[in-house]
Order: sequence, then C-alpha cells, then structure tokens
Amino acid sequence: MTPRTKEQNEAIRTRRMGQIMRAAAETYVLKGINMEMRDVAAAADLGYGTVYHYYKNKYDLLSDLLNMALDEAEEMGLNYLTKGSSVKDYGIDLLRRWRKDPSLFVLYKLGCEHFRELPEQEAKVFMERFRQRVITPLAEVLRTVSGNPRSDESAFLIIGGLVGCAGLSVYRRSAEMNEHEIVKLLLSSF
Amino acid sequence: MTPRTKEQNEAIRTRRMGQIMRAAAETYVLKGINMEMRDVAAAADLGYGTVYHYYKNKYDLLSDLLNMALDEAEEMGLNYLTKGSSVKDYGIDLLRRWRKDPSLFVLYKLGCEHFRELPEQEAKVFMERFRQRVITPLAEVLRTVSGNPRSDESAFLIIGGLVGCAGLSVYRRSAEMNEHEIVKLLLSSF
Amino acid sequence: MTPRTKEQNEAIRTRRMGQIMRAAAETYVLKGINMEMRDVAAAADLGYGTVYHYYKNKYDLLSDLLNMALDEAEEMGLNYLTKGSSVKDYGIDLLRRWRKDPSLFVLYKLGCEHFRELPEQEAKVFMERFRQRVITPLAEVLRTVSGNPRSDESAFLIIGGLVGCAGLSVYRRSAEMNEHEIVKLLLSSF
Amino acid sequence: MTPRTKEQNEAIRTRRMGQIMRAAAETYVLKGINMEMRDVAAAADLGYGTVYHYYKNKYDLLSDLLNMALDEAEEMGLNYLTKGSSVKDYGIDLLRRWRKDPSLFVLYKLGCEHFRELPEQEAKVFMERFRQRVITPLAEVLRTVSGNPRSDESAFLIIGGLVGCAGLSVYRRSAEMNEHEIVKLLLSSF
DNA sequence: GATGAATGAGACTTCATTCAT
DNA sequence: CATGAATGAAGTCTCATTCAT
Repeated sequence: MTPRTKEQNEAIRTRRMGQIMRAAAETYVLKGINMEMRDVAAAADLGYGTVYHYYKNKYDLLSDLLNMALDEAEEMGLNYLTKGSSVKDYGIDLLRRWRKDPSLFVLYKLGCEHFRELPEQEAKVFMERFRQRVITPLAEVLRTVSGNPRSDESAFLIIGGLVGCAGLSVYRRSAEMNEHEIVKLLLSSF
Repeated sequence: MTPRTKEQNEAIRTRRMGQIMRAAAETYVLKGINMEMRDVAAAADLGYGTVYHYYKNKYDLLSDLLNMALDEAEEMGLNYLTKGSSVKDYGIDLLRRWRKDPSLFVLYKLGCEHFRELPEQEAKVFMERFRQRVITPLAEVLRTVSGNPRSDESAFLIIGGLVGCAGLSVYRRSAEMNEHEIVKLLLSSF
Repeated sequence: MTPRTKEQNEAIRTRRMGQIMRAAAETYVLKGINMEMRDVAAAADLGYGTVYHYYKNKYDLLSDLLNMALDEAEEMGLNYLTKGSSVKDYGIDLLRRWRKDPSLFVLYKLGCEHFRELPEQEAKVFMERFRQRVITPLAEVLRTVSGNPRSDESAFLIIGGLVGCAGLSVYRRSAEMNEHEIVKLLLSSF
Repeated sequence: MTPRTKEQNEAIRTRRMGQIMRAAAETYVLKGINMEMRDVAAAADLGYGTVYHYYKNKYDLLSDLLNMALDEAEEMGLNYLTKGSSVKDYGIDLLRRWRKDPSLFVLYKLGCEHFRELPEQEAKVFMERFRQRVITPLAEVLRTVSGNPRSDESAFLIIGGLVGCAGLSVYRRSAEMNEHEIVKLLLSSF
C-alpha cells in the first residue's frame, strides 16, 4: 500500500548489485571479455533489462567489479603486512581467495595482462591503481624481507607466476587446486 | 603483362601467408580474442579482403596459427630432449622464443587457458594436441629428472608459471624480459 | 490514519493530473516526441510509477494533453468570434496563450505538422479535430472579413506562420516574445 | 581482375553518400528524429549495414546532412546578396528549394527549433553555424533594405514564418505549395 | 592475386510498461 | 494513492564475411 521505504529500496539495490557482480565474475572467468550481458543476467537469474537498471553498460559493470576487487586486494595486502606472515603464506592465501572469489582472480589476471582488453583509457587508470594498491605493497615487503632493490619487478613476477598457475585449475573449473605445490614451485626461495 | 609462373604464385602465397600469420599473432597479443580481421590486415599491411583470400575465416586463421606453433613447440621439445639440456635451459629458451615469435606465446597462453575462447569443439581438439605435443614431453623429462609421479601436473604448472611471468613483458610490449630472473624464481629447484 | 474521503481523493487526482499534464507539455517542448516518461515524472516532481498511475501510457497522456488543448483552443476561437475582435488581436492573443500554456502551443505545433509523429491512426483523428475545431472557425472569420474563398488554406498559413515564429522564442525558452512584431510581420494585411 | 582503382572507389563512395543523404532527408521529413536507420537504408535501397559503412551513427549522418545543407544555404544567401534581388524573391526561391531538396528544409526547420532534438553539444554548434551562415547574411540585407536595427530578430522571424508555412505542405506531402500566397502573407511589407 | 564496397546476424542498449509493496 | 524495482520488445551498432571488379 505504501511504497517501499528508502531503506528497503537500498537493501534491494545492494543485494541485486552483489548478485550481478558475482554473476559477472563467474561469466567473465568462463567467457572472457566476450561475456554477454545476457549471460550475466541469466547467471544472476535476472532479466537482462535488470542488469542495465543497475549498470550503464558492460564496461561500467566490469569497472565496478574491478574496483570492488581492488578494495579487497588492498585490504588483504594490508592485513598481510600487519600480521607479518611469510611470502609463502601470502601466496597460499591469495590462491585460496582466488578460488573462492572469481572477481578477485579476474582482477589479478587482467592486471597481469595490463587490462589490455579494456578501453585504452580505462586500462591505463586500472593499471595505475593495480600497481599502487596491489604490486607496490607486496614489493615493499619483498624489499624488507630480501633487500631486493628491483622488488617491484619481482612482485610482478610473483603475481604473474601465481596467476598463470592458478589459471590452470580455474579454467579447468576443477574445485581442486594444490596451493602448496604451486607455492613450492614458485616461492621456494622465500 | 606476362602471367606469373606457378612458382612465382606459390612464392607469393607463401610470403603473404607468413605476413598474415605474424600480423595475426601480434594483433592477438594486443587485443586478445576480439582482434578484428581489419586489424590483422592493417598490421600485415594488406587490404582486408586479402586476408580472406588466404583464410576462409577468423578461426581458420587462428587454427593455422596454432598448428604452426604446435609444430614449432613440438620440435623444440624434441630438440631439448635429445640434447638433454637442463630444465632451466629449457625455460630460458622458451622465454626467448616467446619474445621473438608472438604466435608461439599465443599457443602457450591459450593452452594454459584451455583454449576457452575458441569454439568448444575446437578448444577440445587443441587442448588434446597441446597436452600430447607440449606438456607430455616435458612431463616425461621431469619424471626422468626428478622421479616426479605427478609430472603432468607439474609440467602444466611450470608452463603456467612461465606464461604468467612472460605475459608481464609481452603485454607491456617492452623488448626487455629478464629470462634469468624468471627462471630463477620459478625453476630454482631444478 | 483515517482514510481520505472521496472528495479528498478526487481533489488529489485532479491536482496530480494537472501537474503531470503541465510537466508533459514542458517536457515535450524541450525534447520533442522523444520525451521520456521519466523526464515527465521528474518535471512533475513525482515518482515515475505515479505517472502510470494516472495515464495508461505515453500516447494516452499525449492524447489527453491534446484534447484539453483542443477544448481551450475551440473555446478561445468561439470567444473571439463572439467578441468580433480583429484578426490581429486574435494573433496577439494566441501568441500570449502559447507562451503561458505550453500544451496549447504543442497542439498547434503538432497540428501544423499533421501530427506526423503520432501513431498513424491517432494522427488522422487529431488532424480532423484540429481542422474542425481550430482551423475552420478561423477560416470562417477570414471568409467574412475578406471574402477569401480559399480561406481554409489561408487559415492554415496564418497558424503555420505564427507557430513558426512563436517557436523561435518558445524553444529558446526565453520569457520574452514580441507578439506585436510577429503580428506586424504576418498579419499586416488584416 | 584488378581491384578497383582509388578513383573508382572514390566515385562509388561519393555516389553512395549522396544516395544515403537524400534518403535520410526524406526519411527525416517523414518520421522526424525518430527516423530509423533501417528506414534510411530502405529508402536508399541499400542494406542497412551499408549506411553504417559510411556513417558512424545516426547523429553523424544527420550532422553531415546539416553541414551539406549549410553549405548550400550559405551559397544561396551569397548569391542572393550579389544579385540584389528583393526579399520577396528570396522567399520564393527559398520555398522552392525546400520543396525540391528536403535536406535544406530540414536544416531550416531544425534551426528554428534550435536543433533541440540533437545532443546538447551538437545543438549548440549547429545553432551557432546556422546563425552565422544563414541568419546574419539575411539580417544584413534587411538592415540595408529597411534600416531595421533589430534585423537579426526580424530575419529569424521571417525564416520562422516561412518554415511554419512551408511545413504545412511539406508534411502533407503534397506537391503543391503556393509560394506566392505564402510570400504575400509574410513578406507583403517588403 | 588483391581489394574494399556491401551485407546482415547478432550483440548492445534504451525505455515504455508492469507489478509488488 | 505512490513508488521504483524489474522486464523485454525494439532500436542501435559492430564486425565477420561475401562478392564484384
């Protein structure tokens, strides 16, 4: 009888956007940049008009997805720095999160590809953010731990290697991923 | 106005197809699966009708590209097995070839993504070939070298890690790539 | 929490419909046939669901608008005929009303364009009404005043010319419109 | 056997663009801003992909149309100024051209509506051009002829009135338009 | 052999309209 | 009565592919 309150609407919006985001991440992992809005809508179990109710277009959706993931990635990095656990633990943690949260994996994957499939301008912006909020914090640690002067480069390599290995199971869509084996291969020197 | 001889025509064909293939690989690296035939033609410095003169369609072109690369990859593997050089040398060699020949990198990259952006049927076929002609030979060596029983898995991880690391410079389109650093990171245990 | 009386509801309805109608006219002037229901709702300072609470659809709203305007136009014509003022005064009066009431201007504007942006059937109906209730009465006067035998044609031309001139200030959304100058230009022979 | 020469291609392009432009003008007159690219293509007797081969999008097409018309309008104005014929002759000429060349009519029509159905930025640009290349030259003449100090305003009114009147027959899609009657109504004082 | 004009399937996106609250 | 979330029909536009020269 009375229309929904502002709060109710806000709650709906929040829920829907989460739903869509999750669907988008899954769809992206499956199809890559050619994911269709129809697929996303279907995966979110919504009409596809609804996706456009919340996101102006495909790249807007992808942007939001990446920004959310950047927040999570940064927070995870800080958390790791604070707790001061080892690089190996960091790797294990990362691999586990990627498996649980596809959007996080998508961020790192695109980051390692310099976001090349995004519109040029956007790619530049995200690359900068990725470097600042993900790579540099890790590089900082590497510098502390091993006195590596080219640690930015090394941080990139570590992430690149992890992404490459993780992709193998992500794209196989197998539940299993032997984080320990990967970390042993890549991070045995830490 | 004398017509060309058969040999001359054949020579032209061969040259053109090489030109197109190389252009396709470069374009793929730049744009991913969304590379346009127009881009390929432009990169090859040919009219875009010409690409269709040589290749029936986009996937035909991509297939040819991947098959060529498979040949090269297999040969390189055999060569390596014969000469019996170390896993590290193999890695270094691989990284160098990827830098020089984008199509070879594209093969390994797609392989690590299970060729997921190709039409399903084609993806299956290529995945099978990739495993047989690239992964298994490497796994064989690993088994010999280290007695690793899960060596297929390990071979995949090594390739995945290398692809992830190599991508960092490939996509940055920088000439430099520190093969030794990458190999030290990934293959220090070999 | 006492429910509203019938009268109160009726009053609300009337007020709302006026609000929406005026908003629709303003929006139409601004955007033309591509006016969006969202724009109308926003201009009326109402939620956009509310517009649909009162009008079944866009053309229903436009129809109502035009019918209201037709009533006013006809009444104005009768009034003018009765009072027997000059064609010039009629012109001045018309220009003033258009400035004050956008919906009236919209009616004449669409009339001069044969309602061509409306669905065909509706266009026909409105064209007929427009002719009967607006053009013919004016033509009648012209015939009396100047013995013009093609007075329907002339009436149309007069209205067309006035609409064309008025549009200049209407679309500029400037408050000022020099009615006297316009009438001097167009109706100096009357 | 040989591909087309540059000149042949250029000739084709020119012809096609003319064909499309003419079709667009006709379609615009018929449907207004809601003209569909399909309609334009059909009117030009071309596949609709072809329209996009020549014009990036609907507004690009409309822009080109208006710019062409601006050229013609300006030239006509200059011609008229040079020959020094009367304002009445100018009116007659204008009305005749509008009848023969819909794109010219579209320009003046949109000009009188401040190009309000175009994207805001574009509207501003075109309004400026319209004023400079169409209105001001006419105003110049009016100033000379009648010493009118507000001649810009008057020039607009004259054009507005003519457009309003001309629209009556244009939208009726009747071949006949009594230019003399219109000019007598509007320009008897010149 | 080489080219670019022409095309339409299919993806993207808008917006009128429905509907639950 | 009032609202905005949800939806899909219908339009816009891209791009792989065909074809005449």
